[in-house]
Amino acid sequence: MKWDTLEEEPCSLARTVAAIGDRWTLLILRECFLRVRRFEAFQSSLQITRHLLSERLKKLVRFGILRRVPYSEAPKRYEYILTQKGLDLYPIIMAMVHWGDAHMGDERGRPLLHEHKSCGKLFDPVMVCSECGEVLHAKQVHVHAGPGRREAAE
Amino acid sequence: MKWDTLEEEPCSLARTVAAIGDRWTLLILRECFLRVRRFEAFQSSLQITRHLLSERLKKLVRFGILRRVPYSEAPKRYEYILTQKGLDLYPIIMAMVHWGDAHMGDERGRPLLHEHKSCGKLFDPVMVCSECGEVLHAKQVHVHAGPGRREAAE
DNA sequence: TCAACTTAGTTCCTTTTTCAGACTGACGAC
DNA sequence: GTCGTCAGTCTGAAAAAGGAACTAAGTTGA
Repeated sequence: MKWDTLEEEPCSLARTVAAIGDRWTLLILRECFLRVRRFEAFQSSLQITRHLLSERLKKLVRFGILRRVPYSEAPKRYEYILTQKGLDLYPIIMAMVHWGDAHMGDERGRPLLHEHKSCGKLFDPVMVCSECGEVLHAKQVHVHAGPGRREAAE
Repeated sequence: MKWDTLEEEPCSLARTVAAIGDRWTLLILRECFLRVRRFEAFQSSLQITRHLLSERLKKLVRFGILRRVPYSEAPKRYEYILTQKGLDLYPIIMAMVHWGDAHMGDERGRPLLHEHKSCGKLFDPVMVCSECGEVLHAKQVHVHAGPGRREAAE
Protein backbone atom coordinates (compact mmCIF):
# COMPACT_ATOMS: atom_id res chain seq x y z
CA MET A 1 0.00 0.00 0.00
CA LYS A 2 1.11 3.53 -0.70
CA TRP A 3 0.57 5.63 2.40
CA ASP A 4 -0.13 8.76 0.40
CA THR A 5 -3.31 7.25 -1.05
CA LEU A 6 -4.57 5.90 2.26
CA GLU A 7 -6.61 9.02 2.90
CA GLU A 8 -8.69 8.36 -0.21
CA GLU A 9 -9.73 4.85 0.79
CA PRO A 10 -13.43 4.35 1.34
CA CYS A 11 -12.82 3.69 5.03
CA SER A 12 -12.89 6.29 7.75
CA LEU A 13 -10.43 4.38 9.87
CA ALA A 14 -7.92 4.31 7.01
CA ARG A 15 -8.35 8.05 6.54
CA THR A 16 -7.80 8.72 10.21
CA VAL A 17 -4.75 6.48 10.14
CA ALA A 18 -3.45 8.50 7.19
CA ALA A 19 -3.62 11.64 9.31
CA ILE A 20 -2.51 10.50 12.77
CA GLY A 21 -1.61 6.82 12.49
CA ASP A 22 2.00 6.80 13.43
CA ARG A 23 3.85 6.66 16.68
CA TRP A 24 5.34 10.12 16.71
CA THR A 25 2.19 11.85 15.58
CA LEU A 26 0.21 10.32 18.41
CA LEU A 27 2.83 11.31 20.94
CA ILE A 28 2.95 14.84 19.52
CA LEU A 29 -0.80 15.06 19.92
CA ARG A 30 -0.54 13.93 23.52
CA GLU A 31 1.77 16.87 24.14
CA CYS A 32 -0.65 19.20 22.36
CA PHE A 33 -3.42 18.18 24.73
CA LEU A 34 -1.03 18.78 27.62
CA ARG A 35 -0.73 22.33 26.25
CA VAL A 36 2.69 22.06 24.66
CA ARG A 37 2.85 24.42 21.67
CA ARG A 38 6.44 25.13 20.68
CA PHE A 39 9.02 23.34 18.61
CA GLU A 40 11.69 23.22 21.28
CA ALA A 41 9.19 22.09 23.88
CA PHE A 42 7.99 19.18 21.75
CA GLN A 43 11.54 18.25 20.92
CA SER A 44 12.86 18.21 24.43
CA SER A 45 9.91 16.45 26.01
CA LEU A 46 9.68 13.74 23.33
CA GLN A 47 13.35 13.38 22.37
CA ILE A 48 12.21 13.17 18.78
CA THR A 49 14.74 14.15 16.14
CA ARG A 50 14.29 17.70 14.95
CA HIS A 51 13.95 16.48 11.42
CA LEU A 52 11.00 14.22 12.13
CA LEU A 53 9.35 16.73 14.42
CA SER A 54 9.50 19.36 11.71
CA GLU A 55 8.02 16.96 9.20
CA ARG A 56 5.23 15.73 11.45
CA LEU A 57 4.22 19.23 12.49
CA LYS A 58 4.00 20.24 8.84
CA LYS A 59 1.83 17.25 8.14
CA LEU A 60 -0.51 18.02 11.02
CA VAL A 61 -0.82 21.59 9.77
CA ARG A 62 -1.51 20.32 6.25
CA PHE A 63 -4.32 18.16 7.61
CA GLY A 64 -5.78 21.11 9.50
CA ILE A 65 -5.21 19.49 12.90
CA LEU A 66 -2.74 22.14 14.07
CA ARG A 67 -2.49 25.81 13.19
CA ARG A 68 0.91 27.50 12.94
CA VAL A 69 0.49 30.82 14.68
CA PRO A 70 3.16 33.53 15.06
CA TYR A 71 3.75 34.60 18.65
CA SER A 72 6.69 36.87 17.94
CA GLU A 73 7.30 39.07 14.90
CA ALA A 74 11.03 39.72 15.22
CA PRO A 75 12.42 37.18 15.24
CA LYS A 76 9.57 35.32 13.50
CA ARG A 77 8.53 32.54 15.84
CA TYR A 78 5.58 30.23 15.57
CA GLU A 79 3.65 27.96 17.85
CA TYR A 80 1.38 25.07 17.01
CA ILE A 81 -2.18 25.13 18.30
CA LEU A 82 -4.92 22.55 17.99
CA THR A 83 -7.73 23.56 15.65
CA GLN A 84 -11.29 22.39 16.27
CA LYS A 85 -10.52 19.41 14.04
CA GLY A 86 -7.55 18.71 16.28
CA LEU A 87 -9.54 19.15 19.48
CA ASP A 88 -12.01 16.63 18.11
CA LEU A 89 -9.27 14.01 18.33
CA TYR A 90 -9.70 14.09 22.10
CA PRO A 91 -11.92 11.01 22.29
CA ILE A 92 -9.31 9.01 20.39
CA ILE A 93 -6.52 10.08 22.70
CA MET A 94 -8.64 9.51 25.79
CA ALA A 95 -9.73 6.10 24.57
CA MET A 96 -6.09 5.16 24.11
CA VAL A 97 -5.11 6.48 27.52
CA HIS A 98 -7.96 4.57 29.10
CA TRP A 99 -7.02 1.32 27.40
CA GLY A 100 -3.43 1.81 28.50
CA ASP A 101 -4.60 2.41 32.07
CA ALA A 102 -6.72 -0.73 32.00
CA HIS A 103 -4.40 -3.12 30.18
CA MET A 104 -0.83 -1.87 30.13
CA GLY A 105 -0.48 -0.68 33.72
CA ASP A 106 2.19 -1.72 36.19
CA GLU A 107 2.27 -1.99 39.94
CA ARG A 108 2.93 1.72 40.33
CA GLY A 109 -0.61 2.72 39.38
CA ARG A 110 -1.87 5.20 36.82
CA PRO A 111 0.51 7.78 35.45
CA LEU A 112 -2.19 10.43 35.16
CA LEU A 113 -5.59 11.01 36.72
CA HIS A 114 -8.31 12.94 34.94
CA GLU A 115 -10.71 15.25 36.69
CA HIS A 116 -13.93 16.38 35.02
CA LYS A 117 -14.28 20.07 35.84
CA SER A 118 -18.05 20.01 35.35
CA CYS A 119 -18.67 17.42 38.05
CA GLY A 120 -15.42 17.67 39.98
CA LYS A 121 -14.76 13.93 40.01
CA LEU A 122 -11.96 11.71 38.80
CA PHE A 123 -13.39 9.82 35.86
CA ASP A 124 -12.82 7.31 33.09
CA PRO A 125 -13.98 7.98 29.55
CA VAL A 126 -16.84 5.76 28.45
CA MET A 127 -18.10 5.33 24.91
CA VAL A 128 -21.87 5.30 24.51
CA CYS A 129 -24.43 5.14 21.71
CA SER A 130 -25.51 8.61 20.54
CA GLU A 131 -29.10 7.37 20.22
CA CYS A 132 -29.84 5.41 23.37
CA GLY A 133 -26.91 6.34 25.61
CA GLU A 134 -26.00 2.74 26.42
CA VAL A 135 -22.37 1.71 26.76
CA LEU A 136 -21.09 0.37 23.44
CA HIS A 137 -19.66 -3.11 22.94
CA ALA A 138 -18.27 -4.46 19.69
CA LYS A 139 -20.72 -7.36 19.68
CA GLN A 140 -23.73 -5.07 19.94
CA VAL A 141 -22.89 -3.27 16.72
CA HIS A 142 -23.88 -4.25 13.22
CA VAL A 143 -22.04 -2.69 10.28
CA HIS A 144 -23.74 -1.69 7.01
CA ALA A 145 -22.15 -0.42 3.81
CA GLY A 146 -22.84 3.32 3.57
CA PRO A 147 -23.12 5.50 0.48
CA GLY A 148 -19.36 6.17 0.37
CA ARG A 149 -18.62 2.46 0.27
CA ARG A 150 -21.24 1.58 -2.29
CA GLU A 151 -20.13 4.30 -4.70
CA ALA A 152 -16.50 3.29 -4.35
CA ALA A 153 -17.44 -0.27 -5.23
CA GLU A 154 -19.06 0.71 -8.50
CA MET B 1 13.43 7.13 21.43
CA LYS B 2 13.74 3.37 21.32
CA TRP B 3 10.38 1.87 20.50
CA ASP B 4 11.00 -1.23 22.56
CA THR B 5 11.10 0.79 25.78
CA LEU B 6 8.02 2.82 24.97
CA GLU B 7 5.79 0.40 26.81
CA GLU B 8 7.60 1.10 30.07
CA GLU B 9 7.08 4.86 29.95
CA PRO B 10 4.99 6.30 32.75
CA CYS B 11 2.31 7.30 30.25
CA SER B 12 -0.66 5.19 29.29
CA LEU B 13 -0.83 6.72 25.85
CA ALA B 14 2.78 5.80 25.16
CA ARG B 15 2.10 2.24 26.30
CA THR B 16 -0.93 1.97 24.06
CA VAL B 17 1.10 3.37 21.18
CA ALA B 18 3.74 0.72 21.86
CA ALA B 19 1.10 -1.97 21.35
CA ILE B 20 -1.03 -0.65 18.50
CA GLY B 21 0.47 2.63 17.37
CA ASP B 22 1.41 1.88 13.82
CA ARG B 23 -0.41 2.02 10.55
CA TRP B 24 -0.57 -1.66 9.78
CA THR B 25 -1.54 -2.71 13.27
CA LEU B 26 -4.51 -0.35 13.28
CA LEU B 27 -5.66 -1.61 9.90
CA ILE B 28 -5.24 -5.21 11.01
CA LEU B 29 -7.41 -4.47 14.03
CA ARG B 30 -10.07 -2.94 11.80
CA GLU B 31 -10.19 -6.23 9.95
CA CYS B 32 -10.40 -8.14 13.22
CA PHE B 33 -13.47 -6.15 14.23
CA LEU B 34 -14.92 -6.91 10.79
CA ARG B 35 -14.49 -10.58 11.73
CA VAL B 36 -11.46 -11.37 9.62
CA ARG B 37 -9.42 -14.09 11.33
CA ARG B 38 -7.05 -15.80 8.87
CA PHE B 39 -3.65 -14.99 7.51
CA GLU B 40 -4.64 -15.15 3.87
CA ALA B 41 -7.74 -13.08 4.50
CA PHE B 42 -5.79 -10.31 6.22
CA GLN B 43 -3.19 -10.40 3.51
CA SER B 44 -5.54 -10.17 0.58
CA SER B 45 -7.84 -7.55 2.02
CA LEU B 46 -5.03 -5.28 3.21
CA GLN B 47 -2.39 -5.96 0.56
CA ILE B 48 0.16 -5.96 3.34
CA THR B 49 3.36 -7.86 2.68
CA ARG B 50 3.27 -11.33 4.15
CA HIS B 51 6.41 -10.61 6.08
CA LEU B 52 4.98 -7.61 7.91
CA LEU B 53 1.65 -9.29 8.49
CA SER B 54 3.39 -12.22 10.11
CA GLU B 55 5.39 -9.90 12.31
CA ARG B 56 2.46 -7.73 13.35
CA LEU B 57 0.26 -10.71 14.17
CA LYS B 58 3.02 -12.12 16.35
CA LYS B 59 3.30 -8.82 18.13
CA LEU B 60 -0.44 -8.62 18.73
CA VAL B 61 -0.37 -12.14 20.15
CA ARG B 62 2.60 -11.23 22.34
CA PHE B 63 0.64 -8.30 23.74
CA GLY B 64 -2.37 -10.52 24.41
CA ILE B 65 -4.59 -8.64 21.97
CA LEU B 66 -5.05 -11.60 19.66
CA ARG B 67 -5.06 -15.32 20.40
CA ARG B 68 -3.64 -17.79 17.86
CA VAL B 69 -6.12 -20.65 17.77
CA PRO B 70 -5.82 -23.83 15.68
CA TYR B 71 -8.83 -24.50 13.48
CA SER B 72 -7.39 -27.49 11.63
CA GLU B 73 -5.05 -30.18 12.93
CA ALA B 74 -3.75 -31.65 9.67
CA PRO B 75 -2.50 -29.52 8.14
CA LYS B 76 -1.91 -27.31 11.18
CA ARG B 77 -3.75 -24.06 10.53
CA TYR B 78 -4.34 -21.16 12.88
CA GLU B 79 -6.64 -18.20 13.09
CA TYR B 80 -6.32 -15.01 15.06
CA ILE B 81 -9.10 -14.03 17.41
CA LEU B 82 -9.51 -10.93 19.54
CA THR B 83 -9.11 -11.54 23.26
CA GLN B 84 -11.02 -9.48 25.80
CA LYS B 85 -8.05 -7.12 25.89
CA GLY B 86 -8.38 -6.85 22.11
CA LEU B 87 -12.14 -6.34 22.23
CA ASP B 88 -11.53 -3.52 24.68
CA LEU B 89 -9.80 -1.64 21.88
CA TYR B 90 -13.21 -1.09 20.33
CA PRO B 91 -13.69 2.44 21.68
CA ILE B 92 -10.36 3.47 20.16
CA ILE B 93 -11.26 2.08 16.75
CA MET B 94 -14.75 3.57 16.89
CA ALA B 95 -13.39 6.95 17.97
CA MET B 96 -11.05 6.90 14.99
CA VAL B 97 -13.81 5.88 12.60
CA HIS B 98 -16.04 8.62 13.95
CA TRP B 99 -13.37 11.28 13.57
CA GLY B 100 -12.71 10.09 10.03
CA ASP B 101 -16.44 10.30 9.28
CA ALA B 102 -16.63 13.80 10.67
CA HIS B 103 -13.41 15.29 9.30
CA MET B 104 -11.99 13.22 6.48
CA GLY B 105 -15.15 12.52 4.51
CA ASP B 106 -15.72 13.23 0.86
CA GLU B 107 -18.82 14.00 -1.19
CA ARG B 108 -19.73 10.32 -1.41
CA GLY B 109 -20.85 10.09 2.20
CA ARG B 110 -19.85 7.64 4.91
CA PRO B 111 -18.18 4.40 3.94
CA LEU B 112 -19.83 2.44 6.75
CA LEU B 113 -22.90 2.93 8.92
CA HIS B 114 -23.15 1.47 12.40
CA GLU B 115 -26.32 0.07 13.86
CA HIS B 116 -26.72 -0.47 17.57
CA LYS B 117 -28.46 -3.81 17.97
CA SER B 118 -29.81 -2.91 21.41
CA CYS B 119 -31.78 0.09 20.19
CA GLY B 120 -31.94 -0.66 16.48
CA LYS B 121 -30.74 2.79 15.38
CA LEU B 122 -27.84 4.06 13.34
CA PHE B 123 -25.57 5.83 15.79
CA ASP B 124 -22.37 7.70 16.38
CA PRO B 125 -20.09 6.84 19.27
CA VAL B 126 -19.96 9.52 21.96
CA MET B 127 -17.47 9.74 24.77
CA VAL B 128 -18.89 10.64 28.17
CA CYS B 129 -17.69 11.01 31.75
CA SER B 130 -18.06 7.78 33.74
CA GLU B 131 -19.20 9.80 36.78
CA CYS B 132 -21.74 12.30 35.51
CA GLY B 133 -22.48 11.01 32.02
CA GLU B 134 -21.85 14.34 30.32
CA VAL B 135 -20.16 14.50 26.94
CA LEU B 136 -16.42 15.02 27.38
CA HIS B 137 -14.48 17.94 25.95
CA ALA B 138 -10.75 18.47 26.25
CA LYS B 139 -11.19 21.84 27.92
CA GLN B 140 -13.40 20.40 30.65
CA VAL B 141 -10.70 18.02 31.84
CA HIS B 142 -7.97 18.72 34.34
CA VAL B 143 -4.99 16.38 34.51
CA HIS B 144 -3.25 15.38 37.75
CA ALA B 145 -0.09 13.34 38.21
CA GLY B 146 -1.12 9.89 39.45
CA PRO B 147 0.86 7.43 41.57
CA GLY B 148 2.55 5.89 38.52
CA ARG B 149 3.90 9.25 37.41
CA ARG B 150 5.06 10.36 40.84
CA GLU B 151 6.96 7.15 41.50
CA ALA B 152 8.60 7.29 38.10
CA ALA B 153 9.79 10.82 38.83
CA GLU B 154 11.60 9.80 42.01
C1' DT C 1 31.00 45.40 19.85
C1' DC C 2 31.40 40.87 20.25
C1' DA C 3 30.57 36.45 22.24
C1' DA C 4 27.04 33.47 23.96
C1' DC C 5 22.32 32.11 23.89
C1' DT C 6 17.57 31.12 22.10
C1' DT C 7 14.33 29.35 18.80
C1' DA C 8 13.03 27.04 14.72
C1' DG C 9 14.34 24.75 11.68
C1' DT C 10 17.65 22.17 7.60
C1' DT C 11 21.40 19.07 5.96
C1' DC C 12 24.05 14.97 5.82
C1' DC C 13 25.16 10.41 6.68
C1' DT C 14 24.16 5.87 8.98
C1' DT C 15 20.99 2.40 10.64
C1' DT C 16 16.55 0.31 10.72
C1' DT C 17 12.10 -0.80 8.57
C1' DT C 18 9.40 -1.77 4.95
C1' DC C 19 8.38 -3.51 0.31
C1' DA C 20 7.84 -6.79 -3.51
C1' DG C 21 8.12 -10.99 -4.73
C1' DA C 22 10.03 -15.65 -4.78
C1' DC C 23 10.36 -19.79 -2.02
C1' DT C 24 9.00 -23.62 1.55
C1' DG C 25 6.36 -27.22 3.53
C1' DA C 26 2.32 -29.68 4.76
C1' DC C 27 -1.66 -31.25 3.16
C1' DG C 28 -6.06 -32.21 -0.13
C1' DA C 29 -8.27 -32.83 -4.63
C1' DC C 30 -8.25 -34.53 -9.21
C1' DG D 1 1.98 -36.65 -9.68
C1' DT D 2 0.78 -32.08 -10.31
C1' DC D 3 -2.26 -28.30 -9.11
C1' DG D 4 -4.18 -25.53 -5.49
C1' DT D 5 -4.54 -23.74 -0.65
C1' DC D 6 -2.79 -21.97 3.59
C1' DA D 7 0.56 -20.09 6.65
C1' DG D 8 4.22 -18.64 6.75
C1' DT D 9 9.99 -17.53 5.76
C1' DC D 10 13.87 -15.46 2.97
C1' DT D 11 16.17 -12.02 0.19
C1' DG D 12 17.72 -7.82 -1.97
C1' DA D 13 16.24 -3.09 -2.97
C1' DA D 14 13.88 1.14 -1.48
C1' DA D 15 12.05 4.18 1.96
C1' DA D 16 11.91 6.00 6.55
C1' DA D 17 13.99 7.07 10.92
C1' DG D 18 17.94 8.25 13.89
C1' DG D 19 21.97 11.18 15.31
C1' DA D 20 24.47 15.02 15.21
C1' DA D 21 26.18 19.10 13.26
C1' DC D 22 24.91 23.41 10.86
C1' DT D 23 22.09 27.73 9.57
C1' DA D 24 19.67 31.93 10.32
C1' DA D 25 17.71 35.72 12.73
C1' DG D 26 17.44 38.08 16.58
C1' DT D 27 18.47 38.98 21.94
C1' DT D 28 21.07 39.44 26.06
C1' DG D 29 24.88 40.78 28.76
C1' DA D 30 29.73 42.41 29.71
